[in-house]
Amino acid sequence: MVTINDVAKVAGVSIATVSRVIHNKGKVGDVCRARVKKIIEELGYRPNNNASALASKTSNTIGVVTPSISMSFFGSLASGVEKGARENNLKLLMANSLYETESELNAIESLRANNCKAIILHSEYSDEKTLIKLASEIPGLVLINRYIPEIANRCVWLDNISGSQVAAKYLIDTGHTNFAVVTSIYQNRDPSSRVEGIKNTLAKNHIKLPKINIEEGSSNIEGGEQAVKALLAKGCKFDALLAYNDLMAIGAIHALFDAGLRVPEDVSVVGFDDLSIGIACRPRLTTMHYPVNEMAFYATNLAIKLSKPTATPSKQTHLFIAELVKRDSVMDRS
Amino acid sequence: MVTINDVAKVAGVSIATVSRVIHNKGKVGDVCRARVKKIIEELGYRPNNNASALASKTSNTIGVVTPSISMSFFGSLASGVEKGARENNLKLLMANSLYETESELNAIESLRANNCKAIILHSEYSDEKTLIKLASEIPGLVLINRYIPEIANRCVWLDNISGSQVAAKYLIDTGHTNFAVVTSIYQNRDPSSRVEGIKNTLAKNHIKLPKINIEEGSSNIEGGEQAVKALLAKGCKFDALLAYNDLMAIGAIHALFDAGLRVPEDVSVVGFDDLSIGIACRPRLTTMHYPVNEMAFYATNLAIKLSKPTATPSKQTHLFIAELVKRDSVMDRS
DNA sequence: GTGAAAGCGCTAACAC
DNA sequence: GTGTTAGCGCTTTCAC
Repeated sequence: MVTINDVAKVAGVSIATVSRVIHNKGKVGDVCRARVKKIIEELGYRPNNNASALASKTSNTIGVVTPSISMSFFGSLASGVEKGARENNLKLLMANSLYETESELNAIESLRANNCKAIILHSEYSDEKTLIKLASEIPGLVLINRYIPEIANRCVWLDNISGSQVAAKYLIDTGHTNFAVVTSIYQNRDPSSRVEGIKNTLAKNHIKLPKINIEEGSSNIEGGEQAVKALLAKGCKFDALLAYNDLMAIGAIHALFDAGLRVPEDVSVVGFDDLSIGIACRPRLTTMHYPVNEMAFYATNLAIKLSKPTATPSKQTHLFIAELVKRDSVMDRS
Repeated sequence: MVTINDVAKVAGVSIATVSRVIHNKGKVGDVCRARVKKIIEELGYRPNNNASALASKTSNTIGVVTPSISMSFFGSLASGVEKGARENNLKLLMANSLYETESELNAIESLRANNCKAIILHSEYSDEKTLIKLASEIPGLVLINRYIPEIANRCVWLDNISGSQVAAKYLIDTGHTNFAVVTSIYQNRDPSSRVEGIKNTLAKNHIKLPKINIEEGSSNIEGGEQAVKALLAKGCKFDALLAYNDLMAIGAIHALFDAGLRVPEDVSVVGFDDLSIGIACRPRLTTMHYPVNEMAFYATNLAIKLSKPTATPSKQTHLFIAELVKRDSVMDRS
């Protein structure tokens, strides 16, 4: 392995000078700089990140922890972070939290041990107190898809309420009158916000949403399928169905067709998230676009900014808005 | 930041002893070990990975480079590597290669700079010579989804030919007689192997595959859609369609329905890869399961094994087989 | 503009 | 069993 010493020796300069040309800072003579550069090239020298992290007490690494990288949503998230990392010349360290409090904490610890300059965290299970403490210890920590008032400026999140309001309003405007909702069995954060947005929009428009027309299930395809089956079994009649997310929406569409109902002719369906899966199903899914990729990219730049000692504390939070993506699962009945 | 020195001081022992208890190796007295452990806990000490990587000349990090982490296939791949990393107590460094030779090389270099113990590489664009050289320099390098004879034991790959043979045979056995194929416009590696498997299986069964019944397109949904449109525009008649991958198969199904043909009643469709998207479409896609996740996990353990100085060179390669997943896009016409 | 030197926190001989 | 010590490759004052 060729080190900075080797370069210095061959170039006939000190390692300090080599370090200066590598980082383009400090004063170095033009000829000297050129020679050192040439020798770095010739020798194929690559700085040792570990050594530089140790010496400078900050690594060129950014960490991201998500529940499970294999899921489409988190893939987009990681991709956004990766882009931000790449543009800032940082390496990306990744850890899965596996939907568990303990492994989530482990994941964070493992990133801290590496002196990550910034950490993007999609935390579902840690409590607010833990996260607030973490934030106070890690300047470059940013939460994505979660809002905690005490650390508002570290939160990059989505307005779920307005998102589901837009979805509901769209169905109202297209002449739907009988609504049903399939939502997640875990009525915390996202699911409850989305249901809330639906409820208040329908109420404002004097449309009833009988409790019996709301069904819960796990937030995946099977969950959506079962929820709609349950709805149908109860004899619910509806021409519009709002799903907690795209996965449930897809499951819902399956169940509807299996029951002999057509989408969108008999029932219109709207999802949420805008996963790529939405253009695979027939009809193509009308949904709310969750700009997770952009948010992750934004969060990364924010985290890098915050990690710098010059960062000024701010009370500003970072809220994104979901946008309606019209495709083929909604029929205009007006 | 609390260091190993702080722990040693408080515990009244030397840093060597602390290091020993951290790594559970070397001889340490029971009482001493217990006390040190307690103090580590109390002080909230976390070893600095960069320092240990520097001192030991090997980091507890494994790297993975894929074209784009946001794609489902690579998400599964990364997930398999992550699992292997976690089980071996390693951190996962990730880099996107963005489908370009240069950035692929950059990604690899950036991982090397971090002294990654092992690297899992999904390389599409680097030439064999480059990869062979890389392999000689990095003991823990393993290629996934690529086979290079000279470094066979570093390759974890899939038998595309047998996979597509199984798919073709299945369609023959279910009474199909008129075949069409939509494949990738880039007829290298995977695409050409898959087409080859189809061709020789059909030939062996005395079934003609007119050249006109093979259409190329980009290997995504749109590509599949356009390819089938082209097929139909040419007046091709077929009751069985083999797609290069699931994405193209989904696009094909869209195009078929849009042209008034039903899947599977009029045309049976078989994909390849078994992406999660396959259960989103209607009909659910019959496809060949590509065990990327398992392969990535396997590759990770292999890479870790190879990275150890005790590793013995081997000529064995690591070939996986695709399995047929029967769902609803094929109709038995026999 | 350039160099010398003191660490960064840890590992791994080696000594006792 | 436990401690001492010499680095690992780099950054960063400080001196010249």
